Amino acid sequence: MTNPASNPDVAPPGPRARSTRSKRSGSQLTPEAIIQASLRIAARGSADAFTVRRLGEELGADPTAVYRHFRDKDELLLEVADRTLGEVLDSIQAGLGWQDRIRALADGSLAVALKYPAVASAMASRTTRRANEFRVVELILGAVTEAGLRGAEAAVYYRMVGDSLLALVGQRAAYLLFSAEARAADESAWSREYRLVDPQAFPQITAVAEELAGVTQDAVYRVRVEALITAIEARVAQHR
Amino acid sequence: MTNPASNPDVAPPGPRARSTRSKRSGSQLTPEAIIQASLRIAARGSADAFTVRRLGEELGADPTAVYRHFRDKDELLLEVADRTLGEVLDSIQAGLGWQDRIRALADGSLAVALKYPAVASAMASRTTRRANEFRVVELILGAVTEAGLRGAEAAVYYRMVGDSLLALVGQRAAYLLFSAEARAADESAWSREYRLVDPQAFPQITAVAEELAGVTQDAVYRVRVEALITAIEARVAQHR
DNA sequence: CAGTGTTGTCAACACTGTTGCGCTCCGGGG
DNA sequence: CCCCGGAGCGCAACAGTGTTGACAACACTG
Repeated sequence: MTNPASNPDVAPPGPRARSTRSKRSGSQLTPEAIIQASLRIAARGSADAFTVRRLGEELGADPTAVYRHFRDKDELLLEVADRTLGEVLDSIQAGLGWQDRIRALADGSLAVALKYPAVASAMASRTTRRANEFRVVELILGAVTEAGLRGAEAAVYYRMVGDSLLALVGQRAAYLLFSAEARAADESAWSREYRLVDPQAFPQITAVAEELAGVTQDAVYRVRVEALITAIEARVAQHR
Repeated sequence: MTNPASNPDVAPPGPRARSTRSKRSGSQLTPEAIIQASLRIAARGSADAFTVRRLGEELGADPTAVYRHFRDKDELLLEVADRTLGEVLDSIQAGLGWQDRIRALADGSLAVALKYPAVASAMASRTTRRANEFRVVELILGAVTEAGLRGAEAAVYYRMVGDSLLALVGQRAAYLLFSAEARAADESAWSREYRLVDPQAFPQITAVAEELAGVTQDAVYRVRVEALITAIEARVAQHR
């Protein structure tokens, strides 16, 4: 009744001659394969990259088959995010002082977040509660402890660093996911509209309109990371 | 395209354009009414509160009627977000030092974000490019200038404060939108799973497991806000 | 060999934002 | 005065999203 063959064959995995036959021998779909496919499509960078149906395409299987291995998309997302956390941890070399460990964590997180923007954006307000997250917690706690904080204070400052880094890289990832025109509108805000503002009502903006246009995301990123370190140092110094 | 009424005129709610009356006699749908309805349903707090269809319900009209007044949902969202920014600004009293102005901005932003979580969560990585946002920029720029930063440095530190506050408040709002079970799983991570971790592999976590469970969101919030102020102070001190 | 549980497929459901068609009704030009 | 052009709105529908239940084919176990 409703149009049959509603799929104009965007990318069907070939005629069904193979479909019934390909079920052979155990399961060709494993949690690991699904996670790897998720990472691949998340690395493509487009905003709508990480959908269940696209995941099915990437796997060459029916999209709903994923639900045989993960309760829902959120559980898969957490697992995938934990893998990306692993990538971050692997990029951090040993033997660094606590400040450089935090810097390395931030740099690695940013790099991975820009590599898998769909994942990083979705995780900006989440915790994975999985293996690699514990390693990150251990890393940050070690840093603040080495800096000189103890007990409850170490716990609070760990959260400050962790939450701030998550938010920071999440923002950058979300920005990357914006459509081209949305990003252009954003750029124009900084580079054009601030120069056209009423000097009477907005003297501060007028005074630095030129410099506002010249601010780069990297400069903001660096200042935000250093702010975390400075906050720890200031708290430690206050103890003496 | 660009609405001429969007120029940064400090327009009180009194619409001088009586010409809107000439459209129709009966009680009609006006942009203002739509924005107010959006604020009402956003204040209900549930995650799926702010949908076009619910907005139609709230207005007692067909959902698609909204599209006669706003190009799409995103444009409406930006307008609504600008209203909430207005609420934040109105909550800041005059005559404060620059540190307290930033604290007041943070406190006001948090309060409003928790009042309209759906809006704050959606705006965590956005800019409105509307009237009230310019006022916020002016406020932060005034603070960092009063602190002693000039030119490009003032611009970068404004972005640091603005982006950080947006992210901070957005995280809190997003947490509020989580389902009850998702939040419970999150709580249990901090309060239970950290005590069950392997002491050999995670000595730092084991050492402060108890304190990790006791960290409150408010404590983290305060530390994060103070970190912004400390970062500015440290940069200023470095200048001498 | 029969039975049982796993795993992929398919159709369908409940949502979301959004668009095109048609109706109604007001305001202004003749 | 009338007509008519257009704006505001309702309705149906479309292309998406995540997710579920029924069914079929396979592997493994008794």
